[in-house]
Amino acid sequence: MAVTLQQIAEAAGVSRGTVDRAMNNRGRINPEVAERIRLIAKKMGYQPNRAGRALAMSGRSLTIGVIIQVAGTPFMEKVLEGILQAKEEAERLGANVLIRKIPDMSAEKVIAEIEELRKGGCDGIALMPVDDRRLRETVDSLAEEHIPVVTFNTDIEDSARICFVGQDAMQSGRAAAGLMAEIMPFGGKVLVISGYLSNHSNKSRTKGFVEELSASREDIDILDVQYAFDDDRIAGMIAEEMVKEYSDLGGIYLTASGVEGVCESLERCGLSGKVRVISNDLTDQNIRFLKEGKIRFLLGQDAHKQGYEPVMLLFNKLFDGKDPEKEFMYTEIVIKTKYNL
Amino acid sequence: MAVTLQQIAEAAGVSRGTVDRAMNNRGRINPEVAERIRLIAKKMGYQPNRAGRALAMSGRSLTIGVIIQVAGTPFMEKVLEGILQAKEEAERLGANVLIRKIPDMSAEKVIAEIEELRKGGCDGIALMPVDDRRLRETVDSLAEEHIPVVTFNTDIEDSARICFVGQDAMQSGRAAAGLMAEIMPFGGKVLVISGYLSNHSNKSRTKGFVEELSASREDIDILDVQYAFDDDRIAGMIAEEMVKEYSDLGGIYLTASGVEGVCESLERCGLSGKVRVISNDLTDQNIRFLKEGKIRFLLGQDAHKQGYEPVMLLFNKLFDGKDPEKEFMYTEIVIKTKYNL
DNA sequence: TTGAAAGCGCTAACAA
DNA sequence: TTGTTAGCGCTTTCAA
Repeated sequence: MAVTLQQIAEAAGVSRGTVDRAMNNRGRINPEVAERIRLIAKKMGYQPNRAGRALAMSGRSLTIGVIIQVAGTPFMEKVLEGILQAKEEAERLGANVLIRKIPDMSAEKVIAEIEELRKGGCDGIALMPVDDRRLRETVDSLAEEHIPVVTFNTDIEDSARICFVGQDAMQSGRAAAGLMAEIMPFGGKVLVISGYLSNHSNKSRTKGFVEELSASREDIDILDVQYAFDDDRIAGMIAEEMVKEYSDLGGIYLTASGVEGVCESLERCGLSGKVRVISNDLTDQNIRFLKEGKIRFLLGQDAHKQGYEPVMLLFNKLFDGKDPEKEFMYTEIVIKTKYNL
Repeated sequence: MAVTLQQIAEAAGVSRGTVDRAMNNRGRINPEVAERIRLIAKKMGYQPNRAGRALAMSGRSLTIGVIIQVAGTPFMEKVLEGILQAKEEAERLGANVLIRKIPDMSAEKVIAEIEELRKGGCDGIALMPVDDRRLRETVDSLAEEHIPVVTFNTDIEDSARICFVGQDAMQSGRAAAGLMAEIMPFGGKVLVISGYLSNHSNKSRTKGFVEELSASREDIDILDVQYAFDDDRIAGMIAEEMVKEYSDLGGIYLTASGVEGVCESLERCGLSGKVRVISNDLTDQNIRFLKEGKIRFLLGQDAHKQGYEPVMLLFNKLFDGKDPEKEFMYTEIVIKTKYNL
């Protein structure tokens, strides 16, 4: 049986309440006594009993807010599942988890939600942000009020959030390059289609891909990086132009959306399955293309973890006072073929 | 706030004790009353409070035994980490988790450990078994005593274990075939080196690989499946023989151990990195070879999950009465290149 | 077949 | 500054 507050109280010749004050730095206690009690507790190997604490604190409102985009993509569904699992676990231990779904992640909307939560007496916030100066300032102001913030999927760099849970985008690009290098014949040409130049994650993936592929396969010619603004039509046009221009185009890497447009163009040109397509994100559509052989490899993220961990990190911080181990919690880079979906 | 037993009791006009008896099928209750109470509870959306239950049950000894091989491989280390995480979670809720490490998994040793645990009043057992008739009988006898058993990593087929947590070996073989198909040139020759013919997992991987590769790449010639008995020397000899015999040998798939022998042979023949090697298991050595480009792809298992889930499945069964959702809990087939280790 | 009550480890309000 | 006590939701024993 584990050591209890009562046992420590007896060993120290004081009351439970005093031990509680010592162990939780609640003040109203003689510092020397507190020190002595903590020493005894340590010697006895005291570990607070979660069930007891949870029970005693139930009714009190340790509230964690989560701001998330509703978009019904399978990725977001999985993120949501992770959030819900964490919510269940945390609520079983007496916490409250409020999930605020908003239709789009404009900085204004997110900030508005944050203010709502702050007014509602929220103790910690997890959010999937956009990189925006005002948002950064809001997060910093939360930190000043000792409301911890965890970002997930997308980070707000150099903000006071206590942790970011998401993918190492640069490494994801490198991994894609490694796969492309495996399947490209000698001297082939490769096209990169990105989303937005301004998007940090797109940029990192592109950089990782280009750097790694140039380094590992000098024989391969990487054509210009094109931007399709997550638009299938534009992506399709780019692909079509390029295959016409370069009849020996052998591979296309997409850092973001636009896969459908690309696949349709290739189909039209009779090159479907011939030009090697590697893409990101485990969307339903991408998975379908993967199954059909139109995409060779799909790089994914651990969506569940991106939902689960932020809530749990906040819970551990608020409930047990435990800080996250690192500022960045990178989720695994998942490689999918049609065989391990 | 969540619904409590007390609230249900009030709603039903009975006492807490009666509600408890109804909800947990403890008997000593009028069946009709019980039914009525359960209905009310369901309507009110009752969810038992874990903290309360844990607290009330603390002191009682819900004990879970885990039998595991000590072998200090990184895989087993991760399995152990998973076990330890589950142990911590379960013990926070008042359970006891006993981990019995044994140096080898001979059926006798495992059975002896099981008997020890059984005598010690263990309430559930997780083990990583060998497929053995006597062991199967032991597991079945445990089931008769209502001691649930979960197998992990390796299964005891057709035994009374309530769940198996591990890999779908056949699918793992198929996934390897898919990768081989991606990187093999037209008309190449592929060699399969397996471990033991009698090993179920080796057999399934081989079957999955051969079936899938023959189906998807009719141009590829799959040479005989050779058995190396997890011996590097034998595996090396096989590889050497084969590259001498077939100068156009393009790929080798290893279902089990022997990678080092194969890589050395290829090195000697000046074919290192040229003959495409795909192998299983994320051992330190394999990872090194992967980094060095001697292995193209490594197929892995979710080791952490294989340790974590068995304990949690038993805990949920014993603590909440919740049975595992399925008889087989397949862990993900992980594809690793040097970029996503 | 049912109700009443003690107690699990902890927190927090109140009393001293 | 310290002690005492009620109570969180549940299980379990004893009494009715």
